[in-house]
Amino acid sequence: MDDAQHQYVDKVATFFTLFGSARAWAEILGWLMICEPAERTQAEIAEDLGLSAGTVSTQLRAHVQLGMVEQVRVRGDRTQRYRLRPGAWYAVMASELERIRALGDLARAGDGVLPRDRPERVTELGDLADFFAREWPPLMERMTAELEKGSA
Amino acid sequence: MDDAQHQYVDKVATFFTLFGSARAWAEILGWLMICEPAERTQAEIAEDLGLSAGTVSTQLRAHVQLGMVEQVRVRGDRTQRYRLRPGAWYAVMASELERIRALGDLARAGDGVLPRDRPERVTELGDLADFFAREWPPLMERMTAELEKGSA
DNA sequence: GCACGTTTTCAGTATTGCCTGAAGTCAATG
DNA sequence: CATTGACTTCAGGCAATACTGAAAACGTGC
Repeated sequence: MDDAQHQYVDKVATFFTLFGSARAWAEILGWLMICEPAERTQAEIAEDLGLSAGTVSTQLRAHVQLGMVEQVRVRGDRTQRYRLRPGAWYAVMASELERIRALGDLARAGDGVLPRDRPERVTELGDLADFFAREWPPLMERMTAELEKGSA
Repeated sequence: MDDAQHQYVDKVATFFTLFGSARAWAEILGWLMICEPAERTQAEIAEDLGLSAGTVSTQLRAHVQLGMVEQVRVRGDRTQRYRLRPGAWYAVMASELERIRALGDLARAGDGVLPRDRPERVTELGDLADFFAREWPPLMERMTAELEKGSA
């Protein structure tokens, strides 16, 4: 890992740390975006970034569960390899629909305590969630179309 | 604050805490959604939620800076009052455009270290940000139209 | 089924960031 | 100009979380 690479990993790490991510999680993400080859073992990542094996194991699993990273098996090699999943960023955006729905549920859970004074404080959130729940699927379709075009 | 209200505040707090918000920040938000009257002083909020004056001051300021909460001056009363801003949720969504742009910048900052192996690991993020930067404004317009309709 | 490297787990440690309480600042009022 | 109350700031305590290191578990290839 040269200086420029190190700097970029740091930039990515700083960015996501601002939104509450763990430093190691973000560093792994940044590194998997630019490392060569794209496929790497846990031991390599630990060595490259100066992290312990335990940390890499834990944070890598988090990435896999989020759908950002996937495992690659190489025949004849017992070592697992990991790489940034193609379309990883798109997948994250697509999964946003679940969070939108959760927000809507949160608003509806407020029905029992709707304030007489300016009840729209609660209903507004529900309306917003409904709006996005409606708009998101077609938006994701346009996004996918864009993706196809770019990779074609 | 009755039991049902307390329960709702807790639900809101739990939700946002999952995404890394400070507990006090989230409790204040939940309470400002349902309290009556909608306008409240710092001292009242502290009393209602069992928080210290310092915490309320700090977290309330965070809400104001994010545009979720606004201050209301009452003539002849030296005490400042705070309330959830009408259209607060919409404003937050509208400001999302800035974060989209920041993501795009992060991707473009990777140009200097573009991997020869699967460079789309970096460019994909940039394309995604560009897509959303394009789609967001018209989406926000549709959202605003919806808002007018609902409040009319 | 054995042996070996890989991966996971977990107890302990370090670090981070929240919250409190008290002291300080400011503004309005008489 | 002094007094009063509201608000802010900040050092310190504390709780939550991330990270490490080592040991246990796993699973692959022989």
